[in-house]
Amino acid sequence: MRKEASRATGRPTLAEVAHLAGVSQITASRALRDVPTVDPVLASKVREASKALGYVPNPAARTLASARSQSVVVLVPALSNQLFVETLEAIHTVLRPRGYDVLIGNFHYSREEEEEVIRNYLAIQPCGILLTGFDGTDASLRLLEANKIPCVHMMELTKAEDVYSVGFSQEDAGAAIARHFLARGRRRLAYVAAQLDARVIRRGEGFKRALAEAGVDALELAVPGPSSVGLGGELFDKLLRQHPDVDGIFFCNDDLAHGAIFEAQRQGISVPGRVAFVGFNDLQISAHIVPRLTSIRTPREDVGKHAAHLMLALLAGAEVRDRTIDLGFELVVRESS
Amino acid sequence: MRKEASRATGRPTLAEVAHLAGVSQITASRALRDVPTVDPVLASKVREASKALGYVPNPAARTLASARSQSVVVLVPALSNQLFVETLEAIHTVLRPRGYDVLIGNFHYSREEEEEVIRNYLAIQPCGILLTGFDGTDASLRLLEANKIPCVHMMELTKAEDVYSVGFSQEDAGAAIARHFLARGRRRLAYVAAQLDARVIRRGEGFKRALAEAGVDALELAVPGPSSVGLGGELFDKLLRQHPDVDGIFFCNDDLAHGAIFEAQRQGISVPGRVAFVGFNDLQISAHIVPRLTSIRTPREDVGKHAAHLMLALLAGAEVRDRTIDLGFELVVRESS
DNA sequence: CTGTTAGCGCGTTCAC
DNA sequence: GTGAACGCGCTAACAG
Repeated sequence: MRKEASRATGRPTLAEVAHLAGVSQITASRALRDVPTVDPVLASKVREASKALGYVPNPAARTLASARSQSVVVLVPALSNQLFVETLEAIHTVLRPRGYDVLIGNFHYSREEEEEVIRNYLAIQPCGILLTGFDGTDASLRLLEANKIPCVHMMELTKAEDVYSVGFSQEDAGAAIARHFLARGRRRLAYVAAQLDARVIRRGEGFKRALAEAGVDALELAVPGPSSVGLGGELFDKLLRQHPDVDGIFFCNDDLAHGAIFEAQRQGISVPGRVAFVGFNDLQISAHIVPRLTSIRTPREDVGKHAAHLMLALLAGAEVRDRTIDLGFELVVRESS
Repeated sequence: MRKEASRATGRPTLAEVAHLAGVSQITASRALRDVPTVDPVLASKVREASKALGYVPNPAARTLASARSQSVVVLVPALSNQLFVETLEAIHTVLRPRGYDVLIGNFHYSREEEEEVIRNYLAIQPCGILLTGFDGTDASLRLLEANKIPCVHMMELTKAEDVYSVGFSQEDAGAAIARHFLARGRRRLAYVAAQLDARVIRRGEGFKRALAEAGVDALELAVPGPSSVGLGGELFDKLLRQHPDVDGIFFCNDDLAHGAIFEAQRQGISVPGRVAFVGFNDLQISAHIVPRLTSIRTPREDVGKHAAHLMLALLAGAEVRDRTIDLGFELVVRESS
């Protein structure tokens, strides 16, 4: 009877659901997608039939017919940074249960690679893209616009219209650290940074601006290469040789600060006795290291969660009032400062 | 002319490529998929036409027609553990450029959730699955078998036939640590562990077995919950109260060891003077912490790389001689032991 | 609010 | 070694 079964998936199809429910395929399709213009009675019949058959929609067929997949691409600068992994996981947690596939676009802090990643992922016709920051190439932006793909930017905020963003003010965070140092009576301050992406630069600017407003100059030691614990120690050592009087250092991330703490310990330099340290991101270990590290707790998990929900709203065609979601940050003061 | 363009993607299709190359669609299809039974001359014509048009295959159409997607699912116990992220990244690096989509299946150390994740991902008809470990539920294994999905297991090895695995011997690694302690004259040894998955248990067994062979008993402090830096400090403190004479501790992962190092420092306990520490995985920070942590360097990146290549071979239908790839491990001896 | 028609772009089948 | 025809499972369009 089922002589065609050789090629078929074997799984129940929409046609069978529709047949069982006594409606047409398209009505079944609409009912299962919660299209509002369906008689509630029919809709529930369809849902019952679907359940009875154990129907699972075929995403490939859906994508082919609608020219839009159920995949959301998440563009992150790196996976080596725990930061983005936590955001990614939050996104996953929101999107997967709703039937979306989440695809990682790791662009290794390279905007050219980001553009290439976008171009490649366009083949699967993603239904949405979550981006880190705002500094994609022009070509990237044009690609996304031309393909009418909803975008949500993460980690930073913008005042631009028509742009959806979820994050916090990097500048304000930098400024908060500056004020913290000043309040503690520190005056010989430095910003030590690596992996100089837009956010790292911006938080440094906030730091320096706040200091300048207080009439304090800031030292700066910034290297473009990747950040690491070992590098933190090296940069601290170098800075200390150049400026032995430095009494407060803001490291652009916790990893650098950890390395500096270890280096200080090896050199017998008291933290915060001689020099105070502040990190950024508040990684798990920062609350336990000796001395416990003062840091900015960034809402990376919430960023992912809110960005994902915002994307859901856009995908549903909902009216979004707040295009900008400011999740803030928290200065966690501990022993190191 | 193109009045139907409304629904079409606008992108060039296989039919256009075939037309330009002067062959039938199916020949173009075969040529682009490197099916061997195609005249090399025609094949190159097709490739030229494809390039000329900027043709990009439509994955959804391919999936629908072949009932198999270009997606590989990677099942990991957690993303909070940097370990698996590095493996995942390596897999990504191999598979993405070859046109595969990599989907994360985070099962949060729950085998039931793993089964559910598999069941959910089956809807997209993945062409392959990479698993962490061997202890999936029976139902999981049956699902994968019934759907004829190629599987590669990571992180552990097995002697079972018909099973592909890439990793190293957890037991041998544990045993190596035991021998290291013994060689250093330590005799009052303990295994401290959390997040008791199969691999954590196995490396503990290797540790204890090697000690037993040397006539040494092992203390053990194992808790089922998630691992963390803070927990490492707590467990160390607890163990020390119960057994003040302990002189060597093997922590099932570096995070626990880090926490213990900080706790020891706070209590003024000398490491390795009074008690030696060894961790597992050799995270980046372990080479810098004070004292630098002795640890087992696990080949997690290579595991991902080799697992991905093994999967590629299986997908290509190639003959695979070595179903088991042992990547080994390295005991990195540092100051803490 | 519902149904009919007509594909979406590709790979499988089976002839040649 | 190559091709014609068909169908994968679903949704967009438009009419009713």
